[in-house]
Amino acid sequence: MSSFPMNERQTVIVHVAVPLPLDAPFSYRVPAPLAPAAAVGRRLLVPFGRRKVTGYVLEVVDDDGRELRDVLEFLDDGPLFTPSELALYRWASSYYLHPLGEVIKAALPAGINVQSRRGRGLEEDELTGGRSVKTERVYRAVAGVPETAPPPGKAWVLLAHLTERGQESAPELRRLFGECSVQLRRLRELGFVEMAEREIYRDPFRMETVGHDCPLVLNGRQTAALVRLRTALDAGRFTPFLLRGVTGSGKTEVYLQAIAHCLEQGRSALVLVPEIALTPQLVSRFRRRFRCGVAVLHSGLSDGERFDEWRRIRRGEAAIVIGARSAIFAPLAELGMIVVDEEHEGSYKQGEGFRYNARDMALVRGKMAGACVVLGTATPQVTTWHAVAGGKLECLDLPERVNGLPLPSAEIIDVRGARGSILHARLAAEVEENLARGEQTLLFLNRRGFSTWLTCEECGHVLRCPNCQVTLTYHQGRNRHICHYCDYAVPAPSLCPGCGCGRIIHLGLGTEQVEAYVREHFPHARVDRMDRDTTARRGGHARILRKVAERQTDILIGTQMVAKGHDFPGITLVGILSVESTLNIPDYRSAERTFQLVTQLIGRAGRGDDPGRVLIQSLNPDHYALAHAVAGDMDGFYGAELAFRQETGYPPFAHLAALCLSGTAASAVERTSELLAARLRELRRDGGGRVEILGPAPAPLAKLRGRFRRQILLKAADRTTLHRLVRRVRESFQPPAGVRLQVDMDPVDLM
DNA sequence: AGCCTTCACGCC
DNA sequence: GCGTGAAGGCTA
Repeated sequence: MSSFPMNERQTVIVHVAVPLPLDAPFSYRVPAPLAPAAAVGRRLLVPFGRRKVTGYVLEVVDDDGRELRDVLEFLDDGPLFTPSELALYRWASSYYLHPLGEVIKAALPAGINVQSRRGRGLEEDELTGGRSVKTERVYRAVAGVPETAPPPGKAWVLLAHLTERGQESAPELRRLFGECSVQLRRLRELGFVEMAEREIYRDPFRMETVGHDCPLVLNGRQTAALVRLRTALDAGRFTPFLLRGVTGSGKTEVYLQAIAHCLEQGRSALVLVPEIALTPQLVSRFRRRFRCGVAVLHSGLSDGERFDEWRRIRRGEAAIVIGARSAIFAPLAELGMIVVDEEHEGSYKQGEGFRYNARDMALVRGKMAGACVVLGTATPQVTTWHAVAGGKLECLDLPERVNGLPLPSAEIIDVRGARGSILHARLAAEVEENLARGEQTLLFLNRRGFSTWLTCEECGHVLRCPNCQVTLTYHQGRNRHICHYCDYAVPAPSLCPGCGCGRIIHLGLGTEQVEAYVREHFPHARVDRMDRDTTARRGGHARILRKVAERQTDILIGTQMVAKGHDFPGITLVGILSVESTLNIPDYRSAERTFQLVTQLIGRAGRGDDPGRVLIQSLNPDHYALAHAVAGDMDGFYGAELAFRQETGYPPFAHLAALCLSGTAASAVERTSELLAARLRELRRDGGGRVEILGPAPAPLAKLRGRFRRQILLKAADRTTLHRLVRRVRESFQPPAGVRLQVDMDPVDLM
């Protein structure tokens, strides 16, 4: 820290993080005229080799006369982050082993960063041309009558409107009168109207919020949870909770009332949701409940909208932020409470670039801010449950549904030996019966499209993505074969592309095919489908949900999407068509995921006083994840799963890290992974200790989105050892040009 | 020779 | 990440 306030003539030195894959900060001299602007959190422009790059001030220190290059310019009006936010960035950078500059860049709203422009001779405007304040044009009628008469026609209508209203914005005029810039320009030239620029916020939620939502009366368990949260908030210390509540147990109301208490204390609140695009109801409920500003941050916003929401938060105009994972960096001051809703969701993890987990960071940020952190879910992660058992988290239970209904009955249908039928006779009969009673059915399959792959019965040719090497999924609606990783698509062939014969067959069931099957077998039913293909357009979710709510849909077919967050109040029968597609994903958490999915789907059933039924078609009817989910036996499942994890050495009994290599040249990635593995073994030998090195596997390289990838998985009993090894390898191993090394700490996705 | 691609290096 | 400059290879 330097001495403030400083003499204006004095120069200072700033330590700067640049958003590049470099670990060390760089120092620059701030020339005297710029010195007053030097402060932690400021964005600036510095010379970097032959380039100019943006950087972030980490520290301001006294000039010690070292030979340094000069800062070129400070950007923005003031700092973009506070020292306490910097502390969070530093923690993330060191924990996730990712360069600080890139962490800061990821934490700040997209669009404010101006990346380097090549070479010399660049214009000043170019550099400051990043996303900034948005303005709109406002037209105003000029008082007093100019000498000429106003032009007739559209211009006259515009002038009359402006005279009546006093002033109007350009977009509004365009909305009312159509394209009218020519006329406006003419009116300005003639002196009838004048124009001004006005600073505006882009409003990401156009939906008007009507009415006011009042706190609901809580049941006994909700009250107990709320009382506990209030006590913790009053204590003003970091306190982490698991709020475990079955679907429909009223978790949201507990959040709302706890947050109300937090706001009364003058503190702010952050609510993380797995995918905000899917939860507009939640946002509107918050907006109706709280009159203070509610800001929204998620990837669906344009850069400009996001920047505006970020500025509102920074200026203290919004005390509540609802957002997806990146909102963990929302610039809220005086943070009192962080809610992580559906904490078990995998989407809290960022899987590319700066690989962080917002659910984990919520605990860290909460600790730094002295806030309460509430992890809410019906089906906690196994690791979360283990933390509860170890006394690290306090568990608040909401075991009852608000409506008092018992949970639906669930049953497994053994489909072994009944290959080929999409709906087992048993399930088909139940659907028929449910239709006859005028009740609604949900059929779940975790795979969109018509069929997963196309093959030739003559030559065995299979259609694959040239970028990703995965099979192309056939989409009947578009009559194309599409890659689900990179969206590569080819028109559906009628003859085998390998041998030209006509004997091509579709294998692997998808929701489109289920829909076709259901329409054929239940011709009188009103059928709808909800997956990424039918909800791609804006408002797609709402349309399907409304039809279900208004009982215009008898049978809804859906993917993952239907299990997450949405309420389907009328569904009395749920059919899970092939639980194997989740159970057999090559990931050590597949059993956990299956248990969570089935439990969540069971929670979706029931209407009025009918608790509903759930039928699960399975080839593994005795699997423990299914058995415990069907029995509603949480403790049984967690017990079994923890035993399995302990036996196999997976979290929470071991820590994992993956070193991910990627590049466009297969041979370079291959060679680098061998070198990296050798270096790892070397490091482990001299003092690394008990870290298990898995890989590189002698398998073909995985190829995704045109990049070849390989990862080396590391397992260790304690995190410190693992961290030390990864840190050392990253310091001493420079991947060759064209290959990128990224670290993925702890919650690892196996490929 | 001239020109192009490949690769190790360093950036305050 | 990206610009640099040295090294090797191909055409004339």
